Amino acid sequence: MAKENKEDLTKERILDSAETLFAQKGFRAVSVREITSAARCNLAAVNYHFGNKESLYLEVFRSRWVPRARRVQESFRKSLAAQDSTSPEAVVSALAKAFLEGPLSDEERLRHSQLMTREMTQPTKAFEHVAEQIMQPFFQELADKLGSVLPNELEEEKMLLNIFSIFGMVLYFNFARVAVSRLTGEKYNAAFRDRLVKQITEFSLKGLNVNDEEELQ
Amino acid sequence: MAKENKEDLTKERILDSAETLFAQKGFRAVSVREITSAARCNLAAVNYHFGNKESLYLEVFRSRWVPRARRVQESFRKSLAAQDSTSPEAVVSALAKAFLEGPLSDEERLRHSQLMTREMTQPTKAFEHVAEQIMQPFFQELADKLGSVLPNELEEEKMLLNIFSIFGMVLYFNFARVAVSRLTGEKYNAAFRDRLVKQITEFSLKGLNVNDEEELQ
DNA sequence: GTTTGTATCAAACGTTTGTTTGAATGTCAA
DNA sequence: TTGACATTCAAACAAACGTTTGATACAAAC
Repeated sequence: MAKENKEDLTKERILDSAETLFAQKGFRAVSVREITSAARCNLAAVNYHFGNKESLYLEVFRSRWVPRARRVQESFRKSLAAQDSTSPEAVVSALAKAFLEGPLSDEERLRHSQLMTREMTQPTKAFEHVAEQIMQPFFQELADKLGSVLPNELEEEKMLLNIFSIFGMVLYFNFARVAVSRLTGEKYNAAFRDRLVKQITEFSLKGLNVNDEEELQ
Repeated sequence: MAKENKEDLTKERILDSAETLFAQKGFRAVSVREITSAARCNLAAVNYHFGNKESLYLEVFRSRWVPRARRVQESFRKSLAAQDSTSPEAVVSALAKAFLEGPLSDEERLRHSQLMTREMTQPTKAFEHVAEQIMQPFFQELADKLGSVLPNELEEEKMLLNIFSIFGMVLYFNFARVAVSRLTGEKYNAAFRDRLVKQITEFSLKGLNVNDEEELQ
């Protein structure tokens, strides 16, 4: 091996360009030539390093998407630990901030939610990996944390649906940036992003509040 | 012209298969051969009737997606008119029902929101059409209706963000069916769909409730 | 019967696609 | 220096792609 240690430059550059292009256009709409051209390497490099195009796509999720998702989760936990972690406000606010103002750059956040949205609309082999490794455990963690701080006891399914509602909003405000900007007339910048975090937090908090609840069911 | 009146069978069949396939896989991932094969017609029919593949995609939005969106909106208005239309409950409940239990079949609803999600993540020429003709006016209508029934006065931007929050949830629960079913362990059937309508309605209503609101800003 | 216009068809067009090949280059141990 | 291995490269491969073509069928108009 030439350079086993440190980062293998070509392989890493391919993964970088591949992730960006797959997120922007989707798997089928991106050609191997486009990827290798952006990564400034030879066409055959993809097949040499990853076998084929599909394996490259899966590797993007394994070595890029999943670690990034972990970073976001870690940021959520830290943000929560820093606050008074016994209130629903703290949990929801930490969640919104982790996903809209967390450790990722705006570009990274866009790519991240674009890839996730793609997998949710038409799951590939990558979805199983993502669901098991990231989503399932994180939603469980959220349910536990919220369950321990919410005043009323909630059945598990209801708690999960609440989390989905919040998460749907978070995802939506990330992947539908263009549409939201277009329809509000506001440019997507730091100020508007802050506005969105506030919106998600306030809306979700009220949505979670089960004070005035006495369902008939 | 052979059969000007009635429906032009081949052309309509192409539009049908095209919409289904574009919704499922996206523009680039669907070949013209796949479409014409599903429509049981000759390969050249797409170019004869629509000029090229891209024009066919746009025509799917003009002649299929937009009319269907109008039907959903009409269903919302009727459902609202049938209820006591002076309460926020009525508006939100009518909205959720129109988009999850409205005039569309489950398949139609899935295709519809899949196509919309695609245009929101990576807008094509179709997006301008959709935004101007459908989204912009409908969001305005929602803002007006909600504005007239909500107890407190809301600034326009805040109202729009609230609507986006609700709409994000609606879209999410439609396009992320697979993920939601997988993570809740529930099959997506009529009963679960009812559960989702209830969830969206309750969550949104609380989210909208501005009773206990006294922001500092 | 002839003409005209619409629609469908099999076949072929030139590109682009993902993948393979074999030579060339560089690196390190023997 | 030699041999073995990892990596890069230009070139080529067959298959799939969107699109075009010219022939054919069929109806209505003259």
